[in-house]
Amino acid sequence: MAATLRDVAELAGVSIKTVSNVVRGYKHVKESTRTAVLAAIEQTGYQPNISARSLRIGRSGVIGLALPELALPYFAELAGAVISEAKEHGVTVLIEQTGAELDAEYDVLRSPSLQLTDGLIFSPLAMSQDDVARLEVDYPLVILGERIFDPPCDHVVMDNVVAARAATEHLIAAGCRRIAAIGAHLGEDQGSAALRLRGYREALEAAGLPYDESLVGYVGLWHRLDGAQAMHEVLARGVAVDGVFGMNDTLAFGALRALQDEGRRVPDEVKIIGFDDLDETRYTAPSLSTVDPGRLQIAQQAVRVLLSRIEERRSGGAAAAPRRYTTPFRIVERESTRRADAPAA
Amino acid sequence: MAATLRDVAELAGVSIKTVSNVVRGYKHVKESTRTAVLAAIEQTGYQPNISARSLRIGRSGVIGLALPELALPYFAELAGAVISEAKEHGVTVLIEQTGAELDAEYDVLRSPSLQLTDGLIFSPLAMSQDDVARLEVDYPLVILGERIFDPPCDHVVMDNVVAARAATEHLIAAGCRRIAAIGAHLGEDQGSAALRLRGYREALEAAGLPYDESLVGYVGLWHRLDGAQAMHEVLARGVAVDGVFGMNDTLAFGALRALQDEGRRVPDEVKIIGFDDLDETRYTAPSLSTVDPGRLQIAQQAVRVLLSRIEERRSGGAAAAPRRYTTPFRIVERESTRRADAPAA
DNA sequence: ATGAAAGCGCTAACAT
DNA sequence: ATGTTAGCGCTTTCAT
Repeated sequence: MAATLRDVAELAGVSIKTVSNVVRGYKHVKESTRTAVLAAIEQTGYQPNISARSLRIGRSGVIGLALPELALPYFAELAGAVISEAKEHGVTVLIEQTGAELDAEYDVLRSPSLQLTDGLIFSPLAMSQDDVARLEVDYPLVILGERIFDPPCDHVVMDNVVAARAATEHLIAAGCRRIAAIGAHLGEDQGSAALRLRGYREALEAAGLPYDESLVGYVGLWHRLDGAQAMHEVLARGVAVDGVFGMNDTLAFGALRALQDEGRRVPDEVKIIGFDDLDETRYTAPSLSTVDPGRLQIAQQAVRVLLSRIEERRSGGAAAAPRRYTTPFRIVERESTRRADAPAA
Repeated sequence: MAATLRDVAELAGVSIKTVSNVVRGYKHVKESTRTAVLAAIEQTGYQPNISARSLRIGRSGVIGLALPELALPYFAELAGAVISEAKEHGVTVLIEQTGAELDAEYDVLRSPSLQLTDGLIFSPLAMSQDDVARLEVDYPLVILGERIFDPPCDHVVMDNVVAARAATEHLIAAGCRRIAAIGAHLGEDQGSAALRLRGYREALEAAGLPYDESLVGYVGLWHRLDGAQAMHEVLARGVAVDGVFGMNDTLAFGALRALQDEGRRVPDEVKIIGFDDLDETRYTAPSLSTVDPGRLQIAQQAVRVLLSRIEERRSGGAAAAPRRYTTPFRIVERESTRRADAPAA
């Protein structure tokens, strides 16, 4: 079986305390002792038992990440960034998928598997402001996204309203006047869909353009198929459309496909912008303009905030008040919103 | 602080053993006792300490999953499937990214974070047959993919040669005679690229078509951009091309884009098939024919095999010999290989 | 600079 | 059916 401190100690002819000191890089160890211990560690192939250490010190070096679904590219890229950032700090990541189900989101907050986790980064999709009380947990928790506004925990967000407004203004600046919004959720007044719709409306208003319900495409989920269907629905209404704001890239890909299927030339007749800056946006035909939501920064910020909370708790300091961190976004212009008179890429 | 067995026991007026029995669903507990204990658990908010349990029983209920990168859609979807399957079995998943770096792949096999893991599912991308000895580890290990052929551990694979051959035969059946292969790795004779190239050659040979080096597009990685560049290179050679076998969907997306950029009509002038059945294949224009590699089945099989190895080890049974599990694939025909005379989708 | 020993919370063998 | 108790491997006082 795996070697323990005791095995190493015996082999090196010292006490387990000394081995422990060497393993943990304690300074005051005689050089000769250290060498002997290191040799014994090498020889036995000793690796510390994380469960035992974790039981003893109350931390495991593992953080949880709860998100809707890894098959959604946005979350896959986010998870990759979280894992990379965690690794920088010597921490590993345990992933839970909630499938965007409300019950699963409740469950994940009390999941027994989180017991061996030092804290959680949580990206809710079904929970809303009403559920804010559920976020009062007794472990460090960082939530992502703007579904909940004053959570009793740290919060890393990108400003959806401002970003959606900027995306819509980008279309307006490109000459669009009849801009469809694809991806709205019926009856929702919180969450990304509602916020991005609000940003869209603000941009229209600021430009003196009317808000026209017949230009809004409602969907269930933000999958490609939903984008395609919603786009077809809007076009079927027979209204004029010369621009499309897709509330995420995946919806926009579907909408782009629908436009092309119906013979609309993009960007000549209709311009379209998405949201997320998925890798894929670079490779569609035409390539998709989008909003870069600063995924990397969100991931880095979330990990750092979580780890500092964990450290704060370890050192027994008084808990600082929950903070909200807003990360920057960026409009990325690609072919799908290029003006006819603009130079090619 | 968090409640322990002792707290619950005290409150319920029983011993910790009884509480433990209730928690673990032991049958022989008096109904009234069980009720009292459950009430005490409810009241204290008791949750078992996984580290302690894990230390005691030697298992944590966590498995590791090591893969190149979550940002690659294939691996994101695979990881999602592994997590879902693991959850079915009450197990959680800790993910490590290797970035397809050889050193990182070596490291992951000895990573300290695996210490709290009961076993590992590993999808190597840089390791080769030469590294087979490194897979002799003292914990349950299941490897995925065909980079290594007779590993000293269980192995879940899809038959790349046969699948690539089937994909190429699909193009041939659709009338293609000048079929480019996009995604070869120079000098590689193991790994997916080499295997898929072999399947491609076998199909040509079986159909009596010549193998023409000028139709092979070499790449560094299997990203979209690589597919586009390789396709441009092949076209630049001025050779006739009426079919393209993309060694994965991502390459095929890039190649598709390149073909369209150069004014080739797909599928009328050139047909193209990819490999992986990413969700995205349904939404490109034209939609992409591909090979469904049975990701879900790979994930399920891998988790089940790993868990049964863990169970085998727990029960102290003699270890059965490592097995190879081959999962089935399926050709998915979409628009990109449709014959002119075939009915539309 | 190093050793002895307590105990983190749990499970399981043994006892009743 | 339930209680007692010995560790699992580690970190950490407290000695020396």
